[in-house]
Amino acid sequence: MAVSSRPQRKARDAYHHGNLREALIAQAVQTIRKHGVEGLTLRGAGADLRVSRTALYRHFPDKHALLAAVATEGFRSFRAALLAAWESAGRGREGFAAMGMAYVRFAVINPSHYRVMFGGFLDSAGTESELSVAGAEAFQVLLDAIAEQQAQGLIRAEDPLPLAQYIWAAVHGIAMLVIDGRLQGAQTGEELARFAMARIRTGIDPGA
Amino acid sequence: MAVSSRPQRKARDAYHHGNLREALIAQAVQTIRKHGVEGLTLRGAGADLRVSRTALYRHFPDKHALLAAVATEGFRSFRAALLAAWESAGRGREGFAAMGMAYVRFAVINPSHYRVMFGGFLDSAGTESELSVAGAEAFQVLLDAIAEQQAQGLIRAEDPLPLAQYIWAAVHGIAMLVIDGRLQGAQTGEELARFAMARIRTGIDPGA
DNA sequence: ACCTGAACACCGTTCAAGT
DNA sequence: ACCTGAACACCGTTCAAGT
Repeated sequence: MAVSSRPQRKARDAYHHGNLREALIAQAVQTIRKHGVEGLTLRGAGADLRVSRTALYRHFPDKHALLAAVATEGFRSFRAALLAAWESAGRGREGFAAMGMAYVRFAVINPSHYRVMFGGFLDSAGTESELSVAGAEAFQVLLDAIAEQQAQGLIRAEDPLPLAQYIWAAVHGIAMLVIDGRLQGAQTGEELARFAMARIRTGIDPGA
Repeated sequence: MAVSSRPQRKARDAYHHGNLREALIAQAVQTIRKHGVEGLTLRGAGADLRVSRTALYRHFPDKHALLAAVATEGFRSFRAALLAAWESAGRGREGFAAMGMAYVRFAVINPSHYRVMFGGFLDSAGTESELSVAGAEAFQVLLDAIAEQQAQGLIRAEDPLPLAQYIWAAVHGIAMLVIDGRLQGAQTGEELARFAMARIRTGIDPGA
């Protein structure tokens, strides 16, 4: 009985030692995916990980910190998805459109996670925090893509920051409206993103 | 003492009779403005209105319904603000840009209220609900403005729905990013909205 | 009809105590 | 160091009872 109650050697130590923080984040991501942010409770997370209700206070000061870690993790895979779309579509005009569509696709595939990243649950104030850095690095992918196109004469030469902010806002807005189910027309979110990127392209061409 | 404890004639009846629903919504709007959505509790709202904790269940099935009523009220004044900007700026190209800026201004002035309207707290599923109607009516202002400009040859003739959705998403995205404090550059939200409307204009001109 | 008080089933968080 | 159990101060919601 003593043996059968231990599924793996040192399972107990494995749970409680070192990787509880990571296990907590992974568990939270899964719970949020299945039941939304409001479905995440510290007590439930502790129970899922066979750990005391208060164990996670050793790794996070409070629930907000856990959510911030979840959002940070989200921004990192988000950045990877944007970069992959940009590169695998050959950069340039096509890659840029692909990146816009990948943006919306990420949000549609991970709606709850995306909401944690952008839903205003976090302070997002501490400019030094890991979260802010991860968010800025995702934004940087867009900024770099614009600068590269400007260098190639594909986008008119001007301050890339407001350009990037405008485009970010457009795809972010599409993502949010789609997630909220507020786009009633026939189009999917990705189709609308394609449409938007085409219109944006017309508005930022060098000749325009 | 009996008299001094009654600030107004029939104050008690006034509180509890007929207008409790409206008083509850107004109180919730104020609380949300001051302390955010998470600061709104039914118990606190009841206490503020000198009413029992459970009194409001006579007027709303649950807390979600109260928030939906708050959002509905928000969409109505939102619609009025958009329409006022469109009309007082002389419609056409100028009015359209003014409407975009008014959109972001509303969100900046009423961030918490705006978040309730778009934050995903509500189901927004029931297409028949008052909330959906109020939201659709606000969207309709944008749709009408586009159609009017198309009739005047100011916007290329094509299906106005994706056009409206794209523009809605752009200003919505700006509003959300500004509210979340995620736009670090020098520009204010309204300035970015002006920039965006100019770029959007270039992309939807008949000649483009 | 509308309102009330007590109670239920949850939360996040703290804290003294264990190993 | 890391974890635990009990306790505290909150929630939303229900329900029998009052007028």
